[in-house]
Amino acid sequence: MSVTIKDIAKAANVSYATVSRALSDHPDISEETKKKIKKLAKDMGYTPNIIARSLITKATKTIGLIIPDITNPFFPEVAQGVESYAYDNGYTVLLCTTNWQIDREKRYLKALRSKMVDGIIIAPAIDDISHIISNFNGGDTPVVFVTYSPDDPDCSFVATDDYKCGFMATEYLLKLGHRNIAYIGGLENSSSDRRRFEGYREALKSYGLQLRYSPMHGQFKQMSGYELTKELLIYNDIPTAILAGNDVLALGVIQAVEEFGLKVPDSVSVMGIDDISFASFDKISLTTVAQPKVKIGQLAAEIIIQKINSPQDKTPVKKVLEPRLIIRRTCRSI
Amino acid sequence: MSVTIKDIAKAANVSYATVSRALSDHPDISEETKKKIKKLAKDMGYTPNIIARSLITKATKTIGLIIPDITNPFFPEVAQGVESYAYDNGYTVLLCTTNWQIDREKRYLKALRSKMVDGIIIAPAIDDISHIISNFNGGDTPVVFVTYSPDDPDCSFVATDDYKCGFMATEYLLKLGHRNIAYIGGLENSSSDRRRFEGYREALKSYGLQLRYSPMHGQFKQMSGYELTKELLIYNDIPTAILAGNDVLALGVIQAVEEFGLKVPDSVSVMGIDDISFASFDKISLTTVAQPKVKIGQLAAEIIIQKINSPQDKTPVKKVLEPRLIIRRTCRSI
DNA sequence: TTGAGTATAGCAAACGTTTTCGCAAATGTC
DNA sequence: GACATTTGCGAAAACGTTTGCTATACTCAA
Repeated sequence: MSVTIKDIAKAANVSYATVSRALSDHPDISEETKKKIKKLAKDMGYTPNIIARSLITKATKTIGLIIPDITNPFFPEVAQGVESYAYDNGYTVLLCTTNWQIDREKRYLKALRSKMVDGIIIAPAIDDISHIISNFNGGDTPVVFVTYSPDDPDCSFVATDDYKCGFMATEYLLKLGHRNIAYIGGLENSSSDRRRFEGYREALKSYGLQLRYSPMHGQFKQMSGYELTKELLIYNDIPTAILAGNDVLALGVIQAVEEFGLKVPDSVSVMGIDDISFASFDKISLTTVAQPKVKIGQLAAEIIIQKINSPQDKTPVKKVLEPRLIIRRTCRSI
Repeated sequence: MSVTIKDIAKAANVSYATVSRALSDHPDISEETKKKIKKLAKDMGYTPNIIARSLITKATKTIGLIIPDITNPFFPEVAQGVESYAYDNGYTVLLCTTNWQIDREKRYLKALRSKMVDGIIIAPAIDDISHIISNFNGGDTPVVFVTYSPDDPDCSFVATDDYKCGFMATEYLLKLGHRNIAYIGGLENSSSDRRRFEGYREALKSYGLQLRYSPMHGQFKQMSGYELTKELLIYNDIPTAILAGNDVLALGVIQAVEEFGLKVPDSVSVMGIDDISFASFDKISLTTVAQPKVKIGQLAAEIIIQKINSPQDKTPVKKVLEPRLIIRRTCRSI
């Protein structure tokens, strides 16, 4: 039984239209009345019912954020970016994690539509995003992709250049003198993994090298990096360097390599991609390619809010951010 | 211009009450009509407007989650716990991070009330929670605290026993033979930090020891642990062991200790509290006291949903979870 | 045939706002 | 002092649902 505008109206002996206007500082209302009503509202402990407001204004002031895995330290940082920008602009964010499952993604998409979020920021679980497009091509709700650059030219997104990430990392390894470089990937149908792998392959090619190790895929989890590496090391042809699809994987790779009795970087160099915060921890000192994680989130939030504010402008905005090589101590020259 | 119940009613040539009932499988509607209407709804791409529904049912099927810092790997895990439980029960969660700032906490609390969330799970930024209580003592919206056990006997919460965390950790160190044990804390007015510190002090006392090092406080950040430790090491009286208020701090502590030229654990043992996922990484192998993080989130979600479902039952439910000592390799006996 | 009972479906109010339109009183203009 | 303009406010519709009550048309027993 919370206090509504009508209660205030009754108490102030005015119509509830007046209360509504007074509270939103409408110029039609006299200063005196405004003051009176505002005081009353405060005293009575009034909180506007945004649900009711949304019904008529068709704006919920909330944006949906769909990410695969909040447990991978990469995502909290982008979440942080969107949340803080959203907060500063009066929006709140609905957190949805898909656990890389497309059916969860679909269900959340539906739920967000039902909940009338004003916009959606999504890091898609897999490469195929047709279900997202189709869910929103009616298109009153703006969508921006993060960590993913869709082929569809009409989609807005902000992502770092994954191809370049893979390329840069591999190139660095090549420059260090490595020729036997393996790639340990995450989810096979993840687009960023695919592009990183592409970059890796092209870098090899640019040095006249063929793929020597068949690409390995699992999940974007430390455990997966660990297991895939174990598997990799079974064979005699041990690489001098391993590029992991991301930092979390790289941690697993290191663990497996050292458990195998090899030293990092002495015997095998290991590189990650992402630059999660623990990569810089001295005991780890993971050489990696950094993505501007918080910035990705911030930009995405900025774009989505701008899109919300000018719904007529349907032109997609695309931001591709530059990765940055971070040299630490898990790679050595040979 | 999305399709509404009225559109379907028009198309089906029935009243919109019928449509509403058909879609919610009300027994009053014939199977035939239901089938027809459901098909129509699907074909027309109908998505219920939950906003409108909420206005009348007074349930938004969303719960607010307020945490201090999504960037500290501790919190994503509890977030994960609540989110997945919520998802399974048809709820979605509104993510609010306060960055340990009480004014953000207040503003979010207000926003959540406005947005009519059905319940709130909150890890308070600081010890004083009067603003939370006062905001919700009207009390139709259930609140459960996590990571925090309020003094107020009417509050529901789920938390691990922070006092015991501190005690256990310190006791372990004492058993290893350490007598000069320093404590590096986080936020000074954080209740969990305070209780952990209490546990630490009591453990010392149980061994007949006084506080030897004045308690140090900063933030719950790696950098803070690093800086405080640097400061601690300035003095001649270097401890043989350092207990950090949490794992993230501990990482900073280790960094500072080693940078100072001391070995962990050879010269100084370091302990954390929380057992964040990276603590188990081989290169770190942080000895710590584990909290069941995901479980905390899950339980909190379970409790809040149960409370939402039986609003008449106001009895607080309190879960205090047991910490678990995790012995790894940053502590040695002396 | 009548009356009660049951299966379906419609009417209209309600949820708490915002907003369009209109109207009366106050003020300004000559 | 007559008219136009401004100021301040109220009436009521609208947003998209759900739901209590009512209404119709059957069925079936007496």
